[in-house]
Amino acid sequence: MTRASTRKPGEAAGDDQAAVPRRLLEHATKLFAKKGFDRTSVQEIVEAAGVTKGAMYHYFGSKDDLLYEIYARVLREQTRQLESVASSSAPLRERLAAAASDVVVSSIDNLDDNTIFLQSMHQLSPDKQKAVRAERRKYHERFRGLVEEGQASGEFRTDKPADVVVDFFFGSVHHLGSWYRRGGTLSARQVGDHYADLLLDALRPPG
Amino acid sequence: MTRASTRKPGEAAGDDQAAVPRRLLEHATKLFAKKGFDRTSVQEIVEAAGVTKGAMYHYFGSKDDLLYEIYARVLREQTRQLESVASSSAPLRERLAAAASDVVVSSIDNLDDNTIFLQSMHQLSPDKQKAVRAERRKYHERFRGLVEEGQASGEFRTDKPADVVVDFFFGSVHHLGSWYRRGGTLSARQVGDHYADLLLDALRPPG
DNA sequence: GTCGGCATACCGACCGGTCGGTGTCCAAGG
DNA sequence: CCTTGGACACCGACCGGTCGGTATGCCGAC
Repeated sequence: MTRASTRKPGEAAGDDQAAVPRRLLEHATKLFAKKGFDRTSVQEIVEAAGVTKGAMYHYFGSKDDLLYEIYARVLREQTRQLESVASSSAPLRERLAAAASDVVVSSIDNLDDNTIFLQSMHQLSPDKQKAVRAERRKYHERFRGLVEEGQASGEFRTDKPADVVVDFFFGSVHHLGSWYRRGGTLSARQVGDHYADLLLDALRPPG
Repeated sequence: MTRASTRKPGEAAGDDQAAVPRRLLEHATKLFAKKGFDRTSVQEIVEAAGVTKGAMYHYFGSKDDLLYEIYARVLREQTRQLESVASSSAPLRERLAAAASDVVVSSIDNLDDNTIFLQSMHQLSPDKQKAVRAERRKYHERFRGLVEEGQASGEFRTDKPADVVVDFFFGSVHHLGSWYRRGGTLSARQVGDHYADLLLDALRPPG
């Protein structure tokens, strides 16, 4: 009985004592990414997290909720990051390059969330799906703003619609999970810089 | 409730005489794209196709088989198309641009297959998944060959690994389904040409 | 008469979600 | 100090329903 009774759900040192909701989200993320949302039963998730179904339904309203929370967390973090980079005082090209490279790095750091986003988004309930899409859209619009800024100033080509360029780029980003492997020759940052270079160079005014 | 005639069950007008396997694949494709593989029951598929489960399991070994056939058909077609464009006698830049634009157009023409590919690939049985991946890989390698050809001749920049560029581009292509809408302002060919331009310009040697 | 081409009825497995119960902690009352 | 009560965190057996797959029967063609 040396178990110190950390009553409050706060972060303790041991991973065993991590808050139950956190553990659930963590293992759910891994399982969803590996097997897909529908193929992962609630039973599997709670077993992986070392709790029971009762615990899970105590903290989450449904299996959908679990998925939604995973999305919401990632979106919040990426939006925060973009906002901080985009509104700095650096020159535009640097801001865009940083934003592009950063989103690649963060996508690689959380490849699981990325995979889930791709494969399981449409399995959310329609209203939650709508909420996610709205948030995602805001993110894209912020990014597009940078491109448009460069088009207005003459730094970037104007013969390609900004939204096409943005969708072009984020398609690549979302698909990192289907080819990037951690043991490979390229670090996350290297890939990020490559991608940023490709984007910036594709935006050069035609010569 | 005995069906008097061996004929159609009400509607299914037009291609009523289309072969049963074809009808099954056709409707399965639509349903898989709309609701996802796991969320689509065999019952729904056979009802949409106007047949019964007995018929389906007469022609296909499993639900997985249906999905696999859909993949195989698309892959065969895309590979054939790429091969024909890539091996023509046109200048390299034109061949790459045509290949890039064509794959965009064909992806848009068959947005359903594209969506399925993205969302349901990992739900195939491991061996079938392996077969699909191998075929896909051959396709990418052929495309990469074009990029490497241009790098060797000095037409393209050499500071970006060819496989990174190829993954960059196909990420964008695979994600067309998540934003392209048919009623929009851009035709499939216009998007294809935009994408091809972006790729070619990103490949220009720096300077 | 038997064989391909289906239809129909049905099975066993499994899954998301529920619900009555249990242990623990804390605050208040005695 | 001890008791009490009840809020909170969690347990786990259970249920209604669905799904992929199968067993078997029917029917027209050869």
